[in-house]
Amino acid sequence: VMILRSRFLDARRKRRNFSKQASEILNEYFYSHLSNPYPSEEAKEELARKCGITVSQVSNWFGNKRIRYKKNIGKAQEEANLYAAKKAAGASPYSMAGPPSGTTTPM
Amino acid sequence: NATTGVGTNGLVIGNGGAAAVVGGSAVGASAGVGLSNCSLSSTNNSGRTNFTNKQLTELEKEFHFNRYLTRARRIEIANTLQLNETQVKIWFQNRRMKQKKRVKEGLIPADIITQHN
DNA sequence: ATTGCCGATCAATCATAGCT
DNA sequence: CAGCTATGATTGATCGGCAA
Repeated sequence: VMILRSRFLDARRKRRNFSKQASEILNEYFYSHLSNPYPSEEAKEELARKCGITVSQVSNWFGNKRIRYKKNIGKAQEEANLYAAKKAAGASPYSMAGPPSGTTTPM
Repeated sequence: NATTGVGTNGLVIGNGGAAAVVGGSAVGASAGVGLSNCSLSSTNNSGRTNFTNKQLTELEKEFHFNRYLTRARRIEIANTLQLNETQVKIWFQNRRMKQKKRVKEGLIPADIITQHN
């Protein structure tokens, strides 16, 4: 912790939350690809462009999202699921990656 | 679906939570670590090793000297820093990836010597 | 067959942003 | 303003694939 605020140099951690729209795009992709939430390099680049962030940030986002999604299954996560179901209806060009149904609990 | 199995879906749910065998120099955990200049590293409850500043400083220094290690050099460093050869090897791999990432992001490639491609 | 590296990911943690 | 949660970033270590 105090192990020397050498992290002092990691001032880059002065993060700024992504825009509401960016989060919208990322979540939309994530939930519409729950069966395989691992965007390809190309997909990441496209998401990065649309969100106005870097590819690394897209990777970080998915990394955090996947882990945090797992640590919740059963909570508001399912609620956030209807997020995609609703959105995917007519707003995104993303393929529904048709996860039949039980997409809420990838066990 | 067994331990660490990947279901039909993408996310790996179960986790065979095996304990990592960090042979090197596991030292009594954090506790009253009020200082920042320990000589030995400590391992987390989860097995993740917490390198000390000294170790990181040395590794960093070595990295700038050479981005890649020779077996001999690796052994020497591992010995000096009280770490496994594997830990040193892994640190260098991760460090190289970090460097690559920085260059990619257009940020400080730092040293430019022996920088091919 | 063995070993190192790469690229991607995991998993835990750090530090701050931001809401209550 | 304090306190707590949400979230982006960092990093030691793992996994599959590939090359020497």
